[in-house]
Amino acid sequence: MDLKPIKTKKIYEEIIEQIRILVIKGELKSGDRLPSERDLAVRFNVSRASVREALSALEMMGLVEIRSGEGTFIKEVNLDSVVTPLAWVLSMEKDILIELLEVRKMLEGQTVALAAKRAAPEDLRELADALKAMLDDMQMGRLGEEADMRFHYAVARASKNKILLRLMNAISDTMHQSLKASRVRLYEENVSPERLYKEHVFILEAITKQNDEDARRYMLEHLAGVEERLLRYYSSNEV
Amino acid sequence: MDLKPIKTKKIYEEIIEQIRILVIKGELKSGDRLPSERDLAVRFNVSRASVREALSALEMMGLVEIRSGEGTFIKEVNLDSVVTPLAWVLSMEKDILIELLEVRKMLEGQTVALAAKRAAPEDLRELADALKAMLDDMQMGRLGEEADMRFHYAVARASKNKILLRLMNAISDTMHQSLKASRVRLYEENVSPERLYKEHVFILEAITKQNDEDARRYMLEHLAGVEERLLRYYSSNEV
DNA sequence: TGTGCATATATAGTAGACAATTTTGTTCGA
DNA sequence: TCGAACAAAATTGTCTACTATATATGCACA
Repeated sequence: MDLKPIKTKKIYEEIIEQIRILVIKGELKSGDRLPSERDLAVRFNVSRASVREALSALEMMGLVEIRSGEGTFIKEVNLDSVVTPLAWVLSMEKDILIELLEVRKMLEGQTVALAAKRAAPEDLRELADALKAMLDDMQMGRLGEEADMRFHYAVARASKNKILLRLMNAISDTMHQSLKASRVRLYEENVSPERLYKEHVFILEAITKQNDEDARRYMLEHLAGVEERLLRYYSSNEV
Repeated sequence: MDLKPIKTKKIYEEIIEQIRILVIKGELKSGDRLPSERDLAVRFNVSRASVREALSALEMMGLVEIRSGEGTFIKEVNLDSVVTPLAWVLSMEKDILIELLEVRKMLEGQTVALAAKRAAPEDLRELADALKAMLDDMQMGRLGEEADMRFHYAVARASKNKILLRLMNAISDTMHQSLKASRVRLYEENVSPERLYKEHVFILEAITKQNDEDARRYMLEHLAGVEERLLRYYSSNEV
């Protein structure tokens, strides 16, 4: 026999489902304000506590924003709502850095190839801006970590694939968090900022020329360098 | 001036953070039972309603399981806890099928190559089992959709990369949901089950021979077929 | 014209009660 | 001794009613 366990649905789960359906059906768009907690409680014929349980869950999932004294608003279903929980959960696991980088190589190598074929002028501009920021950082003696992330983010956006953009963000966000948690400093030691900068320049040039094969190759070379440093760090520190 | 907006942290968020830290520090392992809601309320010096808001959010995120009359238990941080919210959010968007398939091609093509290099005997067995189920379905005149998913899942697992496994699941889960929502029936029409079956056989053979290049090629050919059907469906139905 | 205050409305959080559910203990009969 | 039935305890599920705090807005007043 194939008997499934019976689970009585909790009220807050049903409220969540109903609100979700309203969003899917388009009756609630991002930015819209939900009725007040008391209103909802009356309309659903439940207590305000149940409504609040549903709303706080929805808020943690990034679907609504609760502004005290104002109301509850539908958030734009954007990157963060998916990225945050992923990074959040993954950060609880150890030894995922290597796996993370493997996935990043797989994804980003092909993403940059797509970007080379699809990048619009404004994408190229954003990439150039990020590169400029990287150069500035370099000359100021800063690490340029942020500009680095900005560049890779711009690449993902140039690919014109929203899901790719999300996944890339999830990956790099998680890597970032994970590196921070394990106190690995990939940027500080043994890295020549000039080399890093040059690698990015090559990538941008390839994208500008719409040469997807070159773009892919340079990106993989760049990530291989990151991997090398990561492995060296691990072996030297016996994590 | 660069003044950041002040946001007061809500009580339930702080409770969540504390529980999360306990999990990270290993003081709470999966399967462990949390103190009762009343206990937690006393220990945190907050009301039970606030504790419940935190717990219901944690439950929706898949981090704990609340069993009424029993207590709250730490769930194993597994695939679903990450996959579900992703699929959940993505399912609210339209016209993501094409993008989804593009990402799937990127990921799964390389995943199967990894699988070819890393598959353990039990992975091969699982793949063969899935294939067998597909054959059975075929001969019974069934669609074999489930066996299909099982095969692709097994491929991801054979890659030995947990994150990849997660992402693959998120993607195929979302595709599945999305197909269902738009009532696209990829399987019913214009598909020769025999051809589908053969494509999978080729993939498994390549994996068994540890030929990653062939595995990748066959997988991409298979997915190209899926894409073709999807595009044909779109053009014929003017979705 | 605005500045400041009162007020209405919203969320944030608390306290306490009772119902529903599950586990556990206990009694009693064969 | 075993087992079924019942009782008790513990826990989550839900509700009501209250206070505190935050925000927007309209109005009086200079």
